[in-house]
Amino acid sequence: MKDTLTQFPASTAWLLHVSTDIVIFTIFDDSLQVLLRQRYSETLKKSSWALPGGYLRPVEPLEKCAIRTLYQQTGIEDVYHEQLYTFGRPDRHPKSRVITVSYLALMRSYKAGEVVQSPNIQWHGVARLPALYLDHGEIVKIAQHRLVSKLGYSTIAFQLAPELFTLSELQRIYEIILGESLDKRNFRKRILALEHVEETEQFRRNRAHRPARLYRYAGSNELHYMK
Amino acid sequence: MKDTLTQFPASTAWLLHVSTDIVIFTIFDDSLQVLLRQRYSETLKKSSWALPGGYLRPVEPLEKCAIRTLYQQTGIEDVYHEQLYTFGRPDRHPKSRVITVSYLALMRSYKAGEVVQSPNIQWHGVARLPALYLDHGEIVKIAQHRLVSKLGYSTIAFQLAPELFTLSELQRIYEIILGESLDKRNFRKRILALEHVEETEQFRRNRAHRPARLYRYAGSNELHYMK
DNA sequence: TCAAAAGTGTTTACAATACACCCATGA
DNA sequence: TCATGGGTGTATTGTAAACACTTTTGA
Repeated sequence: MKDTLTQFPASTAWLLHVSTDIVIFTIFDDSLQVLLRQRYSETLKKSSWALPGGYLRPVEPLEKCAIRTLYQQTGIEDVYHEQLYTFGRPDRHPKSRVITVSYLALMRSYKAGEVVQSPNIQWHGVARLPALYLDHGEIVKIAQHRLVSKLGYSTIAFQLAPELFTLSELQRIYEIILGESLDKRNFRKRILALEHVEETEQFRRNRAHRPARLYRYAGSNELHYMK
Repeated sequence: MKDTLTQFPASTAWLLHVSTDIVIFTIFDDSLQVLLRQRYSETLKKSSWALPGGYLRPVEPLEKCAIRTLYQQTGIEDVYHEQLYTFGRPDRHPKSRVITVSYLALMRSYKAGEVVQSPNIQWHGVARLPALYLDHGEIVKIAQHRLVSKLGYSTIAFQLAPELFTLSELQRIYEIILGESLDKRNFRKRILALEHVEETEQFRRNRAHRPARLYRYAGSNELHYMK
């Protein structure tokens, strides 16, 4: 029963890397999209698609690292995010030991177009992703699972909607994430029963049909939980 | 937009420690208990109570590290556990950078007595904990919060019960964790409606009252989720 | 026979679901 | 005037909550 925390034995100073990886989702083209960057691995001698992310700096909170690397690599800032899970299998990286703390982030759909896409930075529909770098495919799956769960008991979906949105647009967000269609009347009832959902006097006029009323979510960027 | 993941720059090889800490709960004395160890900190020049845990070895999965350090420090093995959250504030340790991956574990009540307690290893009621080492108090709070949530939608409580238990004993587990009393009839209805809960033909005879039927949870050590 | 916990059903309230038609608009 | 999505209400079902008395035992 050795007390290992009271010392910093030499055995703990081996080369160890801590990184963050961020799974950032948005919705367009009627599907859930994740932002990936293409990178060339010297070790694997090939390019592959990976999550935005990078190494933790000596004096930097984990969360800051996730946000910083996302910004550096994609220009994205000010998005909702939360810690997801930490991956640390010794063999997850072929060359050295890399522990990665993953984050889930959501980008409002209308901003997704502002992301400067290039051959190396692209949105990908989660339904058919290429093989991803290391265990990044697994990380995306876990993020997607978290998102689906949280739809059921929190206001996380509002983080994907613009400031003003119609209820049909919001419903579409739910349907795409859940992969099933929802009843329009029941959906509206449920959403309008939520706190922080405010009706506005503005309407969206889309083509040839009745204009849709715009709503606002006034719950700031924090999640709220039901019940 | 620098691709930091393709290299291992020298800046990432600074002295960095990764540890695991494990919040292991059990129930006795009508309250939720957490196992703590007392340790003397050279830096702080004082002893304080801390969670079981220690440094990650070069080739060791995170989960193994949590289990190993728990075993080394307390002799406990074979308990339910899950990853909780990763803490990495740069200032959380006064001397060096320590990222800790925390775990939540549960020990069946009847085994809690088998833990060899000493002046340095003791169960503490969560209701009145001493000041804990670093941010361990915060970790315990988050673990407790996770446990309370999971009571509502999973079979996690069975991990605290013995192989054979009465419904009153199980109810008491729920009540202690939730901090509120539950209706006996509704509780029994809810539990008996669960899959994997099996009635046995055995009874527990306790003092002067009707013997209580014993039940078994046949869902192995995995959690099951409701709905 | 008494104290103490085990065991047992029904009613009520609320939430989730199913379901179909009229409205306002631009082309 | 027609095609298109916007907007609305009620009945039904299922689930959660409230609630009190009888049973069995050991002392």
